[in-house]
Amino acid sequence: MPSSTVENYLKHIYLQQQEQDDSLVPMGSLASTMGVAPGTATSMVKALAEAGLIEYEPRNGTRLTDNGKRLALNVLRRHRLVELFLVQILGLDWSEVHAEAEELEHAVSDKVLEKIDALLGHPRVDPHGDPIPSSKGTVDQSRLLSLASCGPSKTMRVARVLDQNPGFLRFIDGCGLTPGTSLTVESRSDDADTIMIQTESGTPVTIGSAAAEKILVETV
Amino acid sequence: MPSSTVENYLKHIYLQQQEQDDSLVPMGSLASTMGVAPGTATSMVKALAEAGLIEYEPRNGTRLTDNGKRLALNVLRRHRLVELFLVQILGLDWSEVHAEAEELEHAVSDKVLEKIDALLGHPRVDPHGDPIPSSKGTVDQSRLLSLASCGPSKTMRVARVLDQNPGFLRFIDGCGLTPGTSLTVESRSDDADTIMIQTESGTPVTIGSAAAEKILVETV
DNA sequence: TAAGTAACTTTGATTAGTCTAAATTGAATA
DNA sequence: TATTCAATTTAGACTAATCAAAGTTACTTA
Repeated sequence: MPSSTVENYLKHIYLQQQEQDDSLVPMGSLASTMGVAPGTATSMVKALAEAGLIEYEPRNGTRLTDNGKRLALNVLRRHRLVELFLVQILGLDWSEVHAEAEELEHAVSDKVLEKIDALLGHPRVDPHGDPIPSSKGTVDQSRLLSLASCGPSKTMRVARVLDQNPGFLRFIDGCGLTPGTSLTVESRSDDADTIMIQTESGTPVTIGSAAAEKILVETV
Repeated sequence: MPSSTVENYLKHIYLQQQEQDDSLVPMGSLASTMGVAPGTATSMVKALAEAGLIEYEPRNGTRLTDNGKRLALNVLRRHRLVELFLVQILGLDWSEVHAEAEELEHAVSDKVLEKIDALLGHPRVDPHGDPIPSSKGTVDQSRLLSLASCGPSKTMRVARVLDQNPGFLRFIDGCGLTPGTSLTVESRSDDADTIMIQTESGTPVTIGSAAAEKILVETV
């Protein structure tokens, strides 16, 4: 049974690999997302490579092996099912559940997880729109656009929010931009670096491009 | 934040203290319920005493301080609420939930726990009839009798089962002796060391005194 | 009361995960 | 090309939790 620490390293390597188009994850960025000193990451990565969970190219970085990926996806499945469970069954706010799931993901057994999965009706995505890997280790890879890259006048639906920061999530909630909501890009101002949106409820909202970058939409 | 290990030591010291009428818990029996070598228990107990969570009398044993007891009851509250939650909300069998809760009790936050408590309607006992400590750290101390000490012909209700062993719990379930069920002691045979019971459903059941010892009942 | 023994403590070692600080490397710059 | 510097690795140390095995204690039990 891998320790929580091992599970966390694998999960973070997976997530960074995804962001970086499957290239090697640099040691420095792994150390910083793990919140450890660089040397700690190096020694942990050596141990994980020893265990066959990752490949390690000294001074270049690391990537998951198939075994490591399987484990990482399993952790992510637990994390995301727990998040949705906390929102839907226990009624926690979506801004809180990421932090709670960071602990719980290491404590839920397969048996409990499958009960949760069934209770939720075998959901495809968590409350942030992140896809829930299957128990076989496959993930839906839907093609979503960033709101920052959307031309005006098209009607879109919010599908995923990439930032789990509670403050940002509460902001998104406040604007009525939670996943599932329809919206129309009204206009953009490259000089002001802003995008003006009309939400479902009719409220106009203006957000900066950095925020828009973190909101993924799909065409309706 | 105390580690899972610390929480487990405190919990076990509390439980043994209860069984032993608040006397000092011997190091040997602590080591054996914790499943560690005797020396391990000694050094851990020294550290916990250092931290003001227990009192330690070398060669005599240990007992909780008020601080330690507060923490132990908090762990037990988490454990028992989680157990009931697993049975009532997720539909796990009562024979499985003790083991599951051993992990989850260290991962649920206060926030999640209070949601669970509310969802369950602020229950007083877990699926085995063990009382759930309040968030203030108080426990119902109901006066229950062991089935082994019951005279014949009285109608009683099963209130609590003291053994968490999955096999025993499945046996109890199979006999229809789960907490809440009414029963009547038909007769006893001291020579055969058995007690004959009539359950609610009318089925007669014969159990040995060691098993009866672990079933607590209340008068109806 | 002296011996034997069971319970307990001490000692020294191990493992996982971490840190700080020094050494190394390699790529960009002057 | 030689230098600089940021990223990385190495080295050495620390903490929590554990073990095995040797050393103490103190309670029977003769």
